[in-house]
Amino acid sequence: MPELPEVETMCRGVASIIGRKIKEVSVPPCRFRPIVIRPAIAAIDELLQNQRVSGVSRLGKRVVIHAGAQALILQPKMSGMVLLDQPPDDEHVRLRIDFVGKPRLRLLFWDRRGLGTVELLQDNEIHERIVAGRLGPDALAIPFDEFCERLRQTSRSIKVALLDQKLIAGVGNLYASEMLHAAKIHPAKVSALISRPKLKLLYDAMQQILISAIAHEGSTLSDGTYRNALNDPGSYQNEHRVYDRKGLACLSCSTGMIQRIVQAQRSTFFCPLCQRA
DNA sequence: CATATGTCCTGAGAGC
DNA sequence: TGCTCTCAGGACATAT
Repeated sequence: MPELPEVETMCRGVASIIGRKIKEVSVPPCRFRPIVIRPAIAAIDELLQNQRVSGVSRLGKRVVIHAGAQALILQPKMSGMVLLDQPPDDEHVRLRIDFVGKPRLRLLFWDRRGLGTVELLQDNEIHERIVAGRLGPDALAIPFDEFCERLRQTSRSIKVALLDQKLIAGVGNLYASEMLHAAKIHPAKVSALISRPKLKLLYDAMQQILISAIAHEGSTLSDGTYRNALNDPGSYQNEHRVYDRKGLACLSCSTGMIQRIVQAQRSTFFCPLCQRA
């Protein structure tokens, strides 16, 4: 499940496309229902052909490939990955970008579940179409005061609030559980009622965990979904203290047993001793 | 406006 | 063993 660290790893992993000229953008034959691609692939190919990649950036949980005045926005959602060749299999390759020249270079958008999307915009449309009304400040860039201000705006639980990309961009289900455990905050606590000192612990945990997860190239879960750009697994799953550890002893207090609850149709894991209501 | 719920999709794993 | 069923969750559409 690509969240900020996984998407950041994808961006860094394909940095070698910067400076290269695009030969062709295509959709390989695929037996599954096609993913959402806007505009049609022929138009994307036409607009990007012979353009040189000027940069790759992350926008929340999206990968943005800049070329000319265009921005190709890859949204992995649940099971999408951005790779340099070497996909886990060929049948789930949803988009391919071939580059001019040598060494041979090919970027793939691979997505097993097919919920991911591809969208080509003009650079100057990004704010209006992607950011405005949808994305708050990035989790790794937001100042502490604004973090507090935004989390004080909602009566929802802190876990659910952290997943709202309009409040803070980049945090997803896995890292939300991890950072609440690190900050010793109960996931069902009403966001607006959390004290400033507690929010400081959460803010610091968020920075530390996201940065560490990037250093580990993200979390690769048992389903194998999510790998880095070379199709190697990340290693942050070995650092998880609560996620997917239901019934196991808490690694912090060693007494509590990790519980799983469901909030907004998503699993939350926490230690009832470390994270008291 | 804020919040809650349903939906998309495939494959792994559980359960019978 | 082989089948069916449930579940995984990011982001958006729709409902409350």
